[in-house]
Amino acid sequence: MKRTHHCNELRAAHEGQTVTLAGWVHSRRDLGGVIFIDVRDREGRTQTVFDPSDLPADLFERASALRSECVVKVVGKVRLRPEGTNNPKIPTGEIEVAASQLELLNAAAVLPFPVDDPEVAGKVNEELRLKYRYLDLRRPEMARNLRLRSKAATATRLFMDEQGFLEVETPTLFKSTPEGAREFLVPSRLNAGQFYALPQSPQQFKQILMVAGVEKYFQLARCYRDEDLRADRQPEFTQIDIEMSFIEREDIYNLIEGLLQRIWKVALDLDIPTPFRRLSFQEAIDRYGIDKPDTRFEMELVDFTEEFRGSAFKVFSGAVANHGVVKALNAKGMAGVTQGQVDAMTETARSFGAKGLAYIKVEGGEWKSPIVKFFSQAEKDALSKKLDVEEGDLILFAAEQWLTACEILGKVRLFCADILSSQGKLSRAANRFDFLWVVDFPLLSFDKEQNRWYSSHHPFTAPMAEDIALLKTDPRKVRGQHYDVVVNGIELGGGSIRIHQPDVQKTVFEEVLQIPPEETKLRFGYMLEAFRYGAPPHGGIALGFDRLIAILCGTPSIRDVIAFPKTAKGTCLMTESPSPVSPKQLRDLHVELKAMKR
RNA sequence: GGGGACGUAGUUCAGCUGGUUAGAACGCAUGCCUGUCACGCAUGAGGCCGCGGGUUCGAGUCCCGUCGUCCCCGCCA
Repeated sequence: MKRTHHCNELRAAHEGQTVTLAGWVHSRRDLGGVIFIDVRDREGRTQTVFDPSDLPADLFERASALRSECVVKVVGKVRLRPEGTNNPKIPTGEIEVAASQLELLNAAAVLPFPVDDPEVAGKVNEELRLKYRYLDLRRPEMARNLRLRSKAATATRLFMDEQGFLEVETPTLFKSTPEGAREFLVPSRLNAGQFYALPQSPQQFKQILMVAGVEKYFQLARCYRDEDLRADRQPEFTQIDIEMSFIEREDIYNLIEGLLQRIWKVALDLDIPTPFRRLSFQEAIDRYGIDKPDTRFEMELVDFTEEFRGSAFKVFSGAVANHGVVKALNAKGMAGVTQGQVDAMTETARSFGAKGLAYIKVEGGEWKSPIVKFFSQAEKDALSKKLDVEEGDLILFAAEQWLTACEILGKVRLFCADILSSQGKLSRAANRFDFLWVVDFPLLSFDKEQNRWYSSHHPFTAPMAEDIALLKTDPRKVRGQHYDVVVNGIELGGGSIRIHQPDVQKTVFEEVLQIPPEETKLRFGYMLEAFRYGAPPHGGIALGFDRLIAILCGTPSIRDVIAFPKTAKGTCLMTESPSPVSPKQLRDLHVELKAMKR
């Protein structure tokens, strides 16, 4: 080994020992007579001292020539720092290493951006950080993220093993299944004109593994989706993918609660309470206006449909007459809202098809609003009571069809929470994690444009047993055995109990989703075939691993927890991929390029 | 596919209503400095103002286009 200790290891107890450290020159303080070099490695940093009075001249010369991020090996004796020169900011701050030997393992050119100062480095343009990712990852903040990710992955594997799961790898060269997300295609050299697709998830393989009798499967699976990127979406990402046989929904809830509890304990030393609360889809929408509610704060949606059924304010009573609802929320302490903020909220409402956004500011003991003059005393009393209206409040309304009204106010609720947070009027503590299950999703949604039903989750999701009969008569009412796990308003993952009866699956494909039998056979034939030979009842879930790590690390972007992420246009700035390929490569793959627009 | 923000020194930014030689801090180079840890002090180098076009006597600044990064909508069964 080139070193005896790492750079976060030496303490007062090591005094007098001769040690060898290796690492990067984190910072150098040349006082003319004496030089301090902080040597940094993965674990931390240690101050080394070069004192000319007991060093050969050439060694001192070489020490003074060192610059930031040179790689060095330093041999020296550990000693306590002189009285009053301890550095309480670092764990090795009580000691220093009096250097007697110095070896420059590798010089470093002047850096494109600083890695030693978290203040500055944290603000550096992300473009530059991605281009020089290896420098970015040297920063302690990024190194910590990588370490946390590794810990969480290991905790997952240990836990799943303890629970009797087998980690099984599935192919990444898969078959194109033109459902759902757009796929990345891989041309086959050996089969001219044919293509593999990279899997959006191992969904079908994991169900087949249940037919194969694996019973308990898991995998940290790489998945690929050729869709537009976001802060929380990359074209390749990792899922904790799980499938189990002979289970019910409760078994999944139990398992995942245990897994998340373990991960949070190992990664953050936090004990998260279980079981998680359960919220039906209906209730989530009704109270929070979204199927992944942030329940760290209240500001719930309140229904006023009955109160305004006969209102003189036609916008409200008209909406009710049209089978809609009137909902409101109270943004406490937001009466001082700016016109710009109101405009932004109104724009949100409009994007959902609303004509506008009604509101009341409660200021100076008055209800300030263009609509309040239409309200009866009874209506005002009802608002006051059910919304607990006080001085300084802002009341916002939506009068639309139920789902639309709820979704509008759901967006407005989050918008208001952000504003109140920035004003310090609402706290969402960094170490608070509100986990919950959202359940009883509708199995199907209706596509107005294509005039057909499609699966809310995926076509293998089992209907609730008591709703199977409704499949052919009233599809809208069929609830799926689907569940999402949500934390702090972020969808962490979701899954379902699957259909294991071939006849029910056939009904869903052919009669509900209206997929022609020959197409079903082409796409899912092997799966339906497999299910004929004794498929156990089964179900599973997938958790977004990158998102999970981002939550643990407290960062909004999963790029911060992926070693080498892609930009919003799906490129890698370090390797400059994607890139053109040679004509020969294309010929081998039987691929011809169309002339590119110039 | 659509909307928005940004692009000036190696880095982070300032640059007013279009007007002389484009500034600051940090970094870098050189020198001084024996207890610093954001070391200090002095001197200095460093700019295709993303790129292309236009308006103008004159453009970092205004207009159009384009490229890149980020955020959002659509999309993500």
